[in-house]
Amino acid sequence: MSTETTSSKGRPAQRVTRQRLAIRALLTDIDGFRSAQQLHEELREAGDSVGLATVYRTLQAMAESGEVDGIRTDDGEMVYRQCSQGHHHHLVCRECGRTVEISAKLVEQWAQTVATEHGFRDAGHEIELFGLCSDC
Amino acid sequence: MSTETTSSKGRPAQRVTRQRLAIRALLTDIDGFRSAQQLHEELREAGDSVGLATVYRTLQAMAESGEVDGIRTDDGEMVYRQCSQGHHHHLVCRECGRTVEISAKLVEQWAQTVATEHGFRDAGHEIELFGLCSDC
DNA sequence: TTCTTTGCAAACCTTTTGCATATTC
DNA sequence: GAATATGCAAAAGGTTTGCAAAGAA
Repeated sequence: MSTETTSSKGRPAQRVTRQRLAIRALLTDIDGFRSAQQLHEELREAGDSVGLATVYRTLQAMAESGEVDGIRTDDGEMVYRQCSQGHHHHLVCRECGRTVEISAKLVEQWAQTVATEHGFRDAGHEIELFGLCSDC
Repeated sequence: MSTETTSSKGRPAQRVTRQRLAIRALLTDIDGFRSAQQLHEELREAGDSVGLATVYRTLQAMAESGEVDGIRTDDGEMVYRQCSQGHHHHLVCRECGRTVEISAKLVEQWAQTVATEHGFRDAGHEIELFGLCSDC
């Protein structure tokens, strides 16, 4: 047996670095979605500068591990935010960007069923709702 | 009164060119979604070459006028297809890209309801299902 | 000491734009 | 002939990658 700290998923262990802590802390503080570039900028302003490439790599890793939630905006930019955890979707205001987190058991099941009916396995889905919120 | 051919929407009239006809014809022939780059390549192979920039510009115009349907893939690329019309969603194989068109009255309603419940109006949504198809 | 992470700059890719030329109306 | 469309090449963005140096375990 070994003494190494390897995740059960076989991925290499992630090391705790100033940069990762800074990114995680920032994401915890803020509410909405942020792009890698925005985070990079906000970190710089906060005097806790992190290389842009590192921000990208970290965000990717965090998204893969499920620690953050990444979606792609209309103009093709990836934006992330810390997810409360668990699987959920968003209702986003087209105007002001306000987002409401929604759970959707109904739709989850529907997605599974549809996929299975068509012979697809290992089904996943992407669902985002848009609209104009009451303030806009 | 004037004799000009201006659309009722006030946009400048679109001229009929070989390039536009070629793109439209190609989109009519094929089934799935294609990126601007793919179309550009397929046109070139068919000996009906069209400049890449023109493909981009044309697809944009067609999408705006509602003649084609454009969605953004997971990796941020825009893909288009002639829309059969009507609203629908897709079940896409993660491996081979095979797509099945699905209708989803259930989910449509759900989306409306959820949006309304949260005070959002003018609701729309984006729903894509993924999985591994039976061949993969 | 070993293996991972960082930073920087260069590379990538898709998409957009400027401008002279060609085309449609 | 006037206005729009095309092509090309260059510019823009956002994102990724190679590599040497720094840092965690």
